[in-house]
Amino acid sequence: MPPGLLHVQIKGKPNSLDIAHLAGVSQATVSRALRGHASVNRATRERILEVAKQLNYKVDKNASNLRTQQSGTLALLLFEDPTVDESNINPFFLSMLGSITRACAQRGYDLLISFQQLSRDWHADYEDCHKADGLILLGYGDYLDYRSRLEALVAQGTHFVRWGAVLADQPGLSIGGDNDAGGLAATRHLLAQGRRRIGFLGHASLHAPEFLERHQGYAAALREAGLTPDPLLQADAISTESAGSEAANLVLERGARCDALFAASDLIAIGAMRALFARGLRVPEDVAVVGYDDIPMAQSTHPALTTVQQDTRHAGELLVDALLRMVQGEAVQSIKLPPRLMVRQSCGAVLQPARAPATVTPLPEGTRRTRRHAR
Amino acid sequence: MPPGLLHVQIKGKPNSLDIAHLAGVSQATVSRALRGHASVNRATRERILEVAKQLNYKVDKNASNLRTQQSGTLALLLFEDPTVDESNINPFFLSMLGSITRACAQRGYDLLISFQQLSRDWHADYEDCHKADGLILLGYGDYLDYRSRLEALVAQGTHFVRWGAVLADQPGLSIGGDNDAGGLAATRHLLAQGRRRIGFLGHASLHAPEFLERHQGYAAALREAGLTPDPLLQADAISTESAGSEAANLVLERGARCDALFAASDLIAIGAMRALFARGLRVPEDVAVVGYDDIPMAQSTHPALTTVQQDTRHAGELLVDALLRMVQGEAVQSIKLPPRLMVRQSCGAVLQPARAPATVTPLPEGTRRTRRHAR
DNA sequence: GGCGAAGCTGAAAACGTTTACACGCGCGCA
DNA sequence: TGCGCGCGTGTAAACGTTTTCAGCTTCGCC
Repeated sequence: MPPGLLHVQIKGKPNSLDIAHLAGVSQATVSRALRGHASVNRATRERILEVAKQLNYKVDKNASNLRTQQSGTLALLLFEDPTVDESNINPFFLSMLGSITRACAQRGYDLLISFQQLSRDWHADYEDCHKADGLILLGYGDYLDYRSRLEALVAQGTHFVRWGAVLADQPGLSIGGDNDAGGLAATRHLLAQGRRRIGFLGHASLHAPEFLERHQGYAAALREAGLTPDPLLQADAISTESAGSEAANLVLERGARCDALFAASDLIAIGAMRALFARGLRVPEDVAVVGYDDIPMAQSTHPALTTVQQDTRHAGELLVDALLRMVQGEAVQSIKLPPRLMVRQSCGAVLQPARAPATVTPLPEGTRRTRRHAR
Repeated sequence: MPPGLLHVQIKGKPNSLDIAHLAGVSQATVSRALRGHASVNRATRERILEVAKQLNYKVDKNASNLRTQQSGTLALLLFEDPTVDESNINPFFLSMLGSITRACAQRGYDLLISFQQLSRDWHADYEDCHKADGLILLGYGDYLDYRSRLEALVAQGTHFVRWGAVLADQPGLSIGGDNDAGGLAATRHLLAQGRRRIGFLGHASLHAPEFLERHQGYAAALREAGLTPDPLLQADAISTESAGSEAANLVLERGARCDALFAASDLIAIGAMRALFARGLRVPEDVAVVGYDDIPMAQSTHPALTTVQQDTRHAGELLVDALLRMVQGEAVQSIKLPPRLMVRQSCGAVLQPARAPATVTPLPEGTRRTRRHAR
């Protein structure tokens, strides 16, 4: 115990009353001083702060949250496809998680995270019991299954934002990439490389709205070029490598000619590339491949994966800001973020040898990228 | 409002008193019923539960935590090297984060996460203000800088566990991989492939204790083989790709012969491989490479990275269990987890073509692995 | 000198739980 | 009849804040 202070024995953790006694003021004044109320006299405030520091006093958040009826905390609910191996989370969502965590920290909020199976009861949990002021929903959402839950949330007045496809009639607020534009850009790019028999790997149904939108962009690009999507070249897949392998195999076994694959996610693309290699096919010479998300691994695959980047950093900040504004009662709009095509090698594009264009990942000069093509 | 119930108008969120009125009992009984006290009559309990459900009543965690003085929450503090690009977290720690989240959920605890710069004041935050019952510390710890903080935590009686090097005189509890054994296994393996001029990339100082331990294992393996570590073949690096590239370049520019590199982490190894490629060197033919951690990307590099796996899933469970036991006042021991060598292609090992041994990542048969070597 | 205003501070009432304690009731048993 | 004992329930006191309201100085100004 600090020696210079009055002889008051503190049992366990000090509370504001202890500080008050030691500083010779009332407990109310301690509270005011600590929260920076302008009304408390400067000398008094400093004395209080000094005592508080000496005793390592910290305001009890439970008490203060209880009183103020807010928690200074947001909750992140990460929904996983129940079929996915538990131990590996989709890297794209991990990246979102990182940026959300940072955005929260910057704004002085704590972040509670929780992995959810899409199954039960989650909608009630965090805000209702005052553990969080608002919810961030993350995951490839099964739109149909989801919908009733979202409606319940809205009806309850729960504050939440959702990462995912931005659909017109969706309950609540969504922020997501412009998947349509992404699919369009990716497919146009493949067409520009001279590919004509372009497959699509990933669910194209309302159960996976972002994949569906990517497929719509894909189909639109084909039509622009006077082509029609060939059902033989499409196969469903959730966002895992193994699903990607299976989907690619399915397409290849159908026997239809195929000179490119647009995968609805990078994991699918990577799985597909594995399957192509296993059949002795070359990427991009025989089949060009483009993915979606630009997960970190996309830079390290061989050949490096051309993909559609989603700016997770920006997205995280937008999600948090939107949610905080909702919590403060402001009206907020859904947002679509523009995607960005990252051209690497898997699409078969000829890259300028001298200086790579801005959208291409910078690599040390003379790296295997050019080497490979020169061979 | 549900029609069958007494006409009591509820303003905002219902509290236990509202439930009590509607169910015709005292508020205390409501509390007891909801927490499952055996003493409350079965019929009463069911009536209460029914009312609570109808009103979508949820216990206020702030109030209940305040009363019980515990939070049902753990806090995860992730320390980052301040020099690292903000947007990318070391994938190894992301994997730990995932397994810790899951372990918490399974045990009914919530998880608060927070990225910290090793800099200031963190030690006081979460448990002191009752937001969490205990802390999990994660990150390549700068031992020297760290130490005083850990001592302060111990002195304060804060409950915490730490992932990292398990050192004899460390304050508090640590759980970590057996880095010594990992370094030994990796280096022995390279020696068994006939490599003799083996470099080490990564800090070998007390500032990075896990790297230091890996280096010790490395040195021990060399000595076993009658060799001595050559200082020309060692270069410092923090755990990033760019640091790995720089370190590899540094070693190569010194001009000493080098036929293998053992990197203290996978990110370093991947960066080193980039640097090797950029100089026209082949992996593993010219320089074999082995990493550490087995991050997901290690399977997708080209050639696939041989590395030392740390079982993050198990580690996460151990961390959480240890922490919860501490919180409950039990005595807990530090633990070292055995590492596991994952042999892939970057080390130059000759893999059985027919059936891969158990420690090798299973890939679809006929994959590029064998293809490549057959070439 | 009186009066209002301004500047600080203290008393006390919430916030919504959990739980020790007391109480009432019905029953078995002496 | 009286006693003791369970069983179920209610009363009330915490838990540690924040904040309204009121009160006490002190001061400036007419």
